[in-house]
Amino acid sequence: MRCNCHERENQNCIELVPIFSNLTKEEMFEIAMITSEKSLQKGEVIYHAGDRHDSLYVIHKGRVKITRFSESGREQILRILGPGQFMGELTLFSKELTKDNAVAMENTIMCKIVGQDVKGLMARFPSIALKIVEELSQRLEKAETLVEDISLSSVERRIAKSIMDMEEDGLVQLQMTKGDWASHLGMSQESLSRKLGQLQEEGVIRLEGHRKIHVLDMERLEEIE
Amino acid sequence: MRCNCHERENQNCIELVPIFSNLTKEEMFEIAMITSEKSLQKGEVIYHAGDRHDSLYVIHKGRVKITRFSESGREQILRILGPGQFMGELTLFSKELTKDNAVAMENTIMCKIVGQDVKGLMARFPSIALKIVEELSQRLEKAETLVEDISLSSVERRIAKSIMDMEEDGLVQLQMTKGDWASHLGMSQESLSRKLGQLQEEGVIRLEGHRKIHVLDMERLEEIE
DNA sequence: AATGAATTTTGACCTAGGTCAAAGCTTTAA
DNA sequence: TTAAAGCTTTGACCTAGGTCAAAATTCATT
Repeated sequence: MRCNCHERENQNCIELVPIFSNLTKEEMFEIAMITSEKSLQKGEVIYHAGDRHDSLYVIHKGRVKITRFSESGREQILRILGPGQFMGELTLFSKELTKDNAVAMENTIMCKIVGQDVKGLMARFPSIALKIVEELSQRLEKAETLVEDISLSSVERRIAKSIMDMEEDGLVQLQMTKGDWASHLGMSQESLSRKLGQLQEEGVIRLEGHRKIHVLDMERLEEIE
Repeated sequence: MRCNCHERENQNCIELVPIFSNLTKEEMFEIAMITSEKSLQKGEVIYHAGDRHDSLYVIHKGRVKITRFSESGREQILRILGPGQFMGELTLFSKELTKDNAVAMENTIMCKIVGQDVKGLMARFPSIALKIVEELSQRLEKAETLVEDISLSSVERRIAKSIMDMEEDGLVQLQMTKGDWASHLGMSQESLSRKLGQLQEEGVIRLEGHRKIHVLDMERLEEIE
């Protein structure tokens, strides 16, 4: 066995990631050889707006938020990435500097693949390209739905939709602070807090601690305009 | 020459389109064989939210708007496509029904490629996949910037940015009605009209007819917050 | 179990930008 | 060149949701 521990870990990382899932063990091993692993503490910055970085980062473990800031410092979370998802693909194909900020929301482990290598992989393994197209399509759909929601739906409706989206058996286990949630929904923390309070008053939900929401009346949640 | 006129036209269409630009003449011809051409009158609908369509449409000539609607009927234009750009890629990779509406803004000619064929092409010609990834990345970047703008910038700033974007030698030649422009900027037509009037008052721009804007003071346009 | 830090909630207040409806312009087509 | 059909502008009015700042919870740590 020439394979050392470090390589093994990377290969593990590769195995977990959907974009490589159609490859054989051998091919995965080959990719593992050109990737490097990176660990981040909660709150650590992966990249900033204005940075020039040229790598694709695939999350192995943890969560990362991708954000933009206004002049005045207000934050809009564009998306939240979990295990198996990747970021940084934009700089691979355009000469522009990134406008995004990426920050670890919890302790996180990522695989890093240098841009040029990614293009090579796509050319050699069509299944990788297909997966990337698939992922980008879904992400585009989400981004456009975010535009739609922020532009056309009331604060209350956005909250209701988001709850229905995250709910499992009548319970929402928030994976982030309410501040981050509000930022992702494109509203102020105060508005979110007030509307949640109101929904609780009305018996539609029950709040428990900072990160649990029990859905008591799904019907009414759906009807919110 | 076995090539009939119809085939020629399609091949033309293929030649014009960036995603096929790295192919040889022979390869383009091959693709032309599996595409069909479609003409649309201004205002004609290509697809609706809720439709199940399974084709990629590449625009040869004309312009198409992709929109979403609120319950109350307000429209948000997500993007406007011109020659060389494509739409409909989303349904190729997900089982969900589309949420978008696509409408021709002027008389338009498109090439239509059936979904399954697109996947085959991507597998056989890596350059096509690469181009599609590139296009999707750019589109994603635009969608995310739209989220940022709508969520974090004032109506006035969005207008200023948009003017600077479209301006050429101090002149903006609008390619759409002001109503459509407002819808793309995520604001009401009235707000757009009022702010443009105000900018004209201030000597920053001069409006001419319905579709021309002269930029008189670029500096001040840049400074708008 | 207590302390301190972080996160949320609440109150008071304010304004950007939406809506509706009427009037004014431009463009198109006859 | 005139009418009709779009578009666009303007006025009056209103409210959803933002801000700031203080108080209250909850959570993490000792």
